[in-house]
Amino acid sequence: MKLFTQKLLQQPQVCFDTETTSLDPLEANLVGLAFSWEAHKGFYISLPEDQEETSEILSELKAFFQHEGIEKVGQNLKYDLKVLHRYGIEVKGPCFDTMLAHYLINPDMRHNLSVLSETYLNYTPIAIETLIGKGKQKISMREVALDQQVAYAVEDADLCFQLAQQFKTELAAAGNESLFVDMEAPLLRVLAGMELEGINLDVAFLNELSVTLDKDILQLEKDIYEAAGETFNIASPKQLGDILFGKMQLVEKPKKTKTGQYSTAEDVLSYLAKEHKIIADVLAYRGLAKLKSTYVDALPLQVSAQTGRVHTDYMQTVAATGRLSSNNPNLQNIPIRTERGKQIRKAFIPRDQEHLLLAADYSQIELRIIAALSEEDNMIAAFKEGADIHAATAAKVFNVPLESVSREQRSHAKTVNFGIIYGVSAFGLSNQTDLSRAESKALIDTYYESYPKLKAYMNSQVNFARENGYVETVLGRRRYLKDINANNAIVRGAAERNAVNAPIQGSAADIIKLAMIAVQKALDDQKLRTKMLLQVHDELVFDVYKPELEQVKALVKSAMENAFTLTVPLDVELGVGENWLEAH
DNA sequence: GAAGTCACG
DNA sequence: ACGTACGTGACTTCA
Repeated sequence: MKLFTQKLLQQPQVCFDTETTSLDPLEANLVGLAFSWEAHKGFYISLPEDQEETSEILSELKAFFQHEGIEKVGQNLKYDLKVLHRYGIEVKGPCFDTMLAHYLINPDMRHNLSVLSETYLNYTPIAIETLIGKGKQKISMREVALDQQVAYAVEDADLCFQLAQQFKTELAAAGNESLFVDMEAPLLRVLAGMELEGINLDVAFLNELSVTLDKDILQLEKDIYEAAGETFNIASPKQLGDILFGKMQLVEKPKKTKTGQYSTAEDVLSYLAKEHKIIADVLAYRGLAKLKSTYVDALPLQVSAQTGRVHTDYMQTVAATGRLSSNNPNLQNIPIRTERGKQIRKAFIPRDQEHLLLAADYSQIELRIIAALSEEDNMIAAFKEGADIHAATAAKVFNVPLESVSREQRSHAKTVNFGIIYGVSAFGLSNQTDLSRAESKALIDTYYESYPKLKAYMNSQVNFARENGYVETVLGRRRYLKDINANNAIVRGAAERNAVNAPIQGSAADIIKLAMIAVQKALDDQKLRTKMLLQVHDELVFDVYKPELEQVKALVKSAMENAFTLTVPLDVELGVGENWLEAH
């Protein structure tokens, strides 16, 4: 063991891979460790079931894992870091994660090791199912014969090591080394820390909510069955459509889905809700049922038995634009828009009486980015003055003084401002507002006349994509758009909207990622007890140790606003409270 | 496992 | 004349 560690310490770069008993890092026990630092070669250390013995063996490897000078190569290193953390090992030194590297090389592809091996090494690795089976028959890696463990684990480490060499070349070719080294790789550690920390959930409060929701759901159910003249499954779109549009014939020409069913989607039903009480009831039922099943009843089941807290898993290689995603549970789509939904936010609370939740939101970051990138002076000026951007837009497009902009005008301007980022059409806008197609078209035309450089910028992005096959963010994160020159106008249109949207959404993602790294560094440097817990695209949430509140507020605001310099200032709004709703 | 729906930014 | 706003994840139904 000593000799092996000595050997490891002589390498500039080592790939390692953990074999464990669970995909959940908080539950996973180590079964073995594979290493490779030379193509086609590797080693496997089998670890005993006795956790104390395993810890002793690991302590012999600490010098390697904690060595700042040795690059650690791996596939999805966030997982391995989290597992090793539970054994008291903090992995140090640069991380080269092949999954992350490939995400930068081509974000729209998949990034699992078998796909990567097949694509880049022309080799299909042993599938894990051949060892542990799948579904009900699945066994633990611990029960797999040692020779099979070795073959599988060493192969993975070897392939990963080989892929790393290729990906370094590819990253350099695209000019994405810094994006990897200075952003995605450091972020992996930040995310691991946030996930291990988890957030406190008021389960008793959610259980009370569940009871009151249930009462209201049952009442709505009763009313719906009465109006329908029969009982049926309201949650079945098929049955619901047959009742509303087949049996009751509430409209003459019901909209259908692509499979020929009656559509019962929200935007279809909400048109009819005023005329038919049953439809209003169905919408209310759906809303409450969604809250109950997806959040109120599901979240308490996600509280870890190990920590008593909720630990999401941030996916760093899923969203094609560079955003994170969150799952098991998804903490990036907790309700906030409706009154009933807001109640759920109250269940996210500080870790104890000595802490408060702090929420820090970028204000209008995507609009600021499009203003800066397009160099649209009218919009830039509005942001520099700290104006209400939607009101300022309304004043321009409706040609009225700022102070006489009506609520309705502001609301329409807001819809267009958001729509622009997505590449809205007159049809889309008229669907989102009470405006007709013609009114929508006029509004969009006036919008571009008011902000002429915006339109020029959007065209330039499409042209760039046509010529280069990709678009990029402020930090050079690429998204390839293979359909940008397609003959099919629908397919091409979608690619053109992506050409505009991806750099905007992706640049916002770049900026908050830089901010997260800066904030974490500041928290570490200043040796604070405050923890960063959540990221929701343009928002960060913290468990703040009360005595640190003023220091942390200043630090977070400054780190976020200065994460990246645009020709438009970035603005961060802070909120503090006894729960996530209050912190908004 | 696909389809439909709906929660968020 | 065409179809129609970007990016996600989770739940339920149903074949």
